[in-house]
Amino acid sequence: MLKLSRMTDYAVLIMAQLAGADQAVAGTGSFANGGNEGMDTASGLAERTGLQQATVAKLLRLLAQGGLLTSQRGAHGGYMLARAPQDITVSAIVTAVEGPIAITACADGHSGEPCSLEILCPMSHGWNRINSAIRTALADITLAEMLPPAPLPARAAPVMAAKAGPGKDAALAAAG
Amino acid sequence: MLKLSRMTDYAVLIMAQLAGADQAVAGTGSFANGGNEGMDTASGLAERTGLQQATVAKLLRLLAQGGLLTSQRGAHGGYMLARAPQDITVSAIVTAVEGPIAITACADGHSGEPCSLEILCPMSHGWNRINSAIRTALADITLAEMLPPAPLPARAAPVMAAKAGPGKDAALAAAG
DNA sequence: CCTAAACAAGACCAATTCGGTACGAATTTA
DNA sequence: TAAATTCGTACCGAATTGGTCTTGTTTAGG
Repeated sequence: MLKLSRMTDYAVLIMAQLAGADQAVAGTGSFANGGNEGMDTASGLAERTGLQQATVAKLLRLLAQGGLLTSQRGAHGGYMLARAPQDITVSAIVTAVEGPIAITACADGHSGEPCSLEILCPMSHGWNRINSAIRTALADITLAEMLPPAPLPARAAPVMAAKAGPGKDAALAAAG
Repeated sequence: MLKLSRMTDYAVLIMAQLAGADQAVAGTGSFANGGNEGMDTASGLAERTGLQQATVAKLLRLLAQGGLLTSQRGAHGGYMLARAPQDITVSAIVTAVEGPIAITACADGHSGEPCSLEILCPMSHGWNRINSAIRTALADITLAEMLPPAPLPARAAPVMAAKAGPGKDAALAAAG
């Protein structure tokens, strides 16, 4: 445990794609939309990451709401990074997708209710120390640092939901 | 999110109780078992923490398997800390209850399977940095540091399942 | 003005995971 | 033998999560 959800993984991947495409714009020059440079559509990103279009769209919206992306509606619309990759922290991405980072329920200032479990409160000052250490760790690394030296593959193995379909769940479960 | 499960919270509380009882042994001298000093039973701990006996028992077994407690079976059996509180890290407790600490699936050396999602692999070196930072944070604080200055209350508010009694039926029966 | 492309928002469903319970077996002491 | 206590596992209900679908809203272009 102590792991963040798969969505966050996807989010970082998508952000990396956005950042990578931004870098590679001079080279490729091929975008889903017309000539809106640096703009990527949900469909295009889904194609390139191998994720489901609807899932990507949901994540993009979340990231835009978190202020990490700017969106342009309408035809020839799309998303682009709101800031340079080195100005986007992993902490910001995690927060945008999963909400505030707090490792325990009873920490970081009980908002409203006294606590879910009062007996745990005596421990809270210890947890708070840990919380801030984790936040620091996540705030200390940026999207730029997450980018691999080589550009991301144009289209990786298709990543579908592990559920539906006649073919059973071969995509995820069969990985091992 | 990014939170650890409630079980881990409970585990730390139980460990603190064990440590606290250990400290207070000279003063009180009252234990559930006969004269087995420093030994606590699951029932006794459940009583003092306000948690359910079965839940406490499960956690104690987990913690013992993780080498944090020593157990003594049979009559007058029980549990006691395997080491001094200042030699037990929060990291060890979390690991015992929740398994290995890794914030993402694709990190910390894929053990066997290549990865759940290959496309995420290019990110793994970044995640590994974050992983180790978090592990450090958790390994850096010990049970002794989690203990509040004042001894824990003998019996806090009863902590039951949040499920509100045996009047519940037929509301969500369709989900079968 | 109408249509197509694209984001916005939220409802909704299915599957997994989690918290908690129950029961039986093994072990130790008296 | 009987009682106390841990050990192990199987199980159930509920909460959370991952993912899909539907219905707007906004913009560009003919």
